[in-house]
Amino acid sequence: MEINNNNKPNNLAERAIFSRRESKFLSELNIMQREAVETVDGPLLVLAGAGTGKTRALTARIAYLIENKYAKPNQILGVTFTNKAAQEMKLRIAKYLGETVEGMPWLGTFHSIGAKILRRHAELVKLKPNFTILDTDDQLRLLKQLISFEKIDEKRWPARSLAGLIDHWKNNAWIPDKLPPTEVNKFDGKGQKIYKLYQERLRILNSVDFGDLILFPILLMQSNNELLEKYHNIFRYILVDEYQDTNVSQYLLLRLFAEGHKNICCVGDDDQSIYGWRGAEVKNILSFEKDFANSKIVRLEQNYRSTPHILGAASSLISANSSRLGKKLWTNISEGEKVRLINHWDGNDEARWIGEEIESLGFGTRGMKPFLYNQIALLVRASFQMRTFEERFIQLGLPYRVIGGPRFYERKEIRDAIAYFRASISFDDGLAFERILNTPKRGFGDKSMQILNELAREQNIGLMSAAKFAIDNGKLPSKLTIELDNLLKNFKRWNSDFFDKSKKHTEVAEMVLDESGYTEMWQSEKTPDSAGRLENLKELIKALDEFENMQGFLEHISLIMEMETDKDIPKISIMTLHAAKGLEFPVVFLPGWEDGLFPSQRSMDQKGKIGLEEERRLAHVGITRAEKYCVISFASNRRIFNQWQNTIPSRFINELSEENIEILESQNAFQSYSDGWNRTNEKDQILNHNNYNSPGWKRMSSKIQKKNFSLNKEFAPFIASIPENFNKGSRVFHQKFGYGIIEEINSDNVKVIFEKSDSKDIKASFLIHEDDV
DNA sequence: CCAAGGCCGGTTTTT
DNA sequence: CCGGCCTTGG
Repeated sequence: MEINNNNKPNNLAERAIFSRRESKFLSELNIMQREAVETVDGPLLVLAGAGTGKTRALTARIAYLIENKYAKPNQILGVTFTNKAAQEMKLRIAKYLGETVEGMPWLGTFHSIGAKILRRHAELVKLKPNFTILDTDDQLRLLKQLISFEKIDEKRWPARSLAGLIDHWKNNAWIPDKLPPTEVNKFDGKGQKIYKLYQERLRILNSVDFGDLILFPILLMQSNNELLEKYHNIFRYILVDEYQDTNVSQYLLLRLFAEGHKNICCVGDDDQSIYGWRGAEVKNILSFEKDFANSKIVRLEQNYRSTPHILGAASSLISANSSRLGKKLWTNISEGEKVRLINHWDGNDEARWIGEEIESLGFGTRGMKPFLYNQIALLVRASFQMRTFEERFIQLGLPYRVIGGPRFYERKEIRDAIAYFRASISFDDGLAFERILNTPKRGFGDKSMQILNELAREQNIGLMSAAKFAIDNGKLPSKLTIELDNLLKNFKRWNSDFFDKSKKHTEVAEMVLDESGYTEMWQSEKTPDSAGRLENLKELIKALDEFENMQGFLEHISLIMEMETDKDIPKISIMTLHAAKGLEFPVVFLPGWEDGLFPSQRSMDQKGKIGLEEERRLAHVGITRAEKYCVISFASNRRIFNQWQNTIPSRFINELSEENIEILESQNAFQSYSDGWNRTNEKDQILNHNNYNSPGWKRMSSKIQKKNFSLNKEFAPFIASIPENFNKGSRVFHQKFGYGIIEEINSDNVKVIFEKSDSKDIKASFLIHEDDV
């Protein structure tokens, strides 16, 4: 087989190095992956289907570039969409190159790289280098102010939709003065005006929003040739992950950078483009060849992840889409399970069934070895679907975690604390100041807040400066003036403490929370969750400890909203299909395949066929997450807006190729259409259902009982004996308690000392030998 | 100024 | 069923 060798170094010494390294990571690659790695110069598009080793190729490419001295680590621009992806890539590169790789400063998300560039040249766009990055909450607060200043009815023109609009404009790299005519008059005819005001206000607050992190670097590079050349010199090689998700702005920025060495390598999969709604342009990947002259395309089509049945089902589904570049995924993984399809009576039954199925999978069922809970994922279309499952799993005692759920940094107490830190670090950060001005209660209500905000606007200054002004000019009642003066003095002190190198930032942070009365506020509150909030604050300080200083930490959290939580116990992952992209699991459940829910009615209404195709890609992403076992389910009834609705199966179900599907026997009650359920009034339905009196439920519950019985029988022989490889000292695994060492064995009971818990007497059947895990 | 209670409206996906 | 927003009463 011929491989593109054009770019291999030629002198002997380098070739010697090359051949040595080659064995290290190139040998793990297939022909096409190698081509993606070794086609070093010029624009390259790698079309990589799901599970085809995209990340492997990408990281090998970076390692290859460094190893063969095409570029130093700091001359490679590597862009990903999530911090997780960036993190993983760094780890893998380090593994390829040995432990000695120094960090790659330009490997990160679009937004973090944008922020880095912008901090270096903030003055050029009239910002200070320590600008704050607003989160959605702050942004909304600011927009609300503007909307009310403009006397716009917020009921009809909500801040949220304005935020969406501005986001949309920034995704397209439209600055206020260059809005297309069609956009100018959106939002009650005042779109452009408010956009301008908003940017003006951001500048005064020394803040940027997410969109600015891409937009400003573009403006910088477009308006300053010298600067652009400087970056051309730095970025000798550019790599982009998930290219199908880039929006116009991101594309423009990449293009500006790529004009230098023209070494841009984009990796993506048009079939996994699922972010059209937030500005991603599939067009970018579809027109790569046109956009970058003399480009080359490499296709990765060998799938290493899924069984042929899973792959077959996914391929048949996605083939219903018309706008595709087209790929044929194949695998040489041998036959596995077919994709299962099951219908349920309603959402609760679906959750009940999946709960049971997961329990069975934990022991080994359907001829498969037992799975650990962290090998199992539940992927839903919309987050409201999660709750039913959570409730069910709690009842069953199944450990789970919600990915992308309520996030640590979004909790009230954490955001409050951070607002204190932000206002301490930057006196321009009026939004942070506004947030905590009356938290804890200091007697500032709507009235005084309004006075301050008006002052800020009149004088074109930030809220803290406005506060100072109000004190000096007696704009507030004396009581508030004293209070405010006190607070400002505190902030001054905290500020110098944070910048005092002899003081530890974590201690200053604790001091800020204590002296401001914030900790006390929670201590004196007796609601059940106030203790938890104090715990969270401690966690926050702990997280803070991992950073050099407060600025570093604030930068981190504005870009990363996630935090590592305990992962000692394997947990079922519950997440949206969107959040699942890039991940893989041995077992995947895909519930809720009903028309209107999935595909989502809203997507179809808004964007018609385009929307439907994106939904289909989402389904394709879902199925292709699965390695060994994939279950698709749909319910005949679902409660939406607290109303029971008859639902029809998702049109995607009929697009699955039959030979890859096995239909599981369900306890469904389609018959119910004729047994009086259909046209009874809503109340009766709910009543019936809650009381579990319906014929459908009775029928079902008897089946469940039978099923439980037979399950236990199946387990009987399993329970009776102790596996051969269980000995004193063996390391074993338990789904709930994690790993432990066997201390004693008596008949079928085993005493285990768990690493993360005490010792326990446990039936051997609940344990798995570590070798079998 | 604040806390509590009632009412309405909205629920896709997020760096 | 939840949260945001408004009204009401202290």
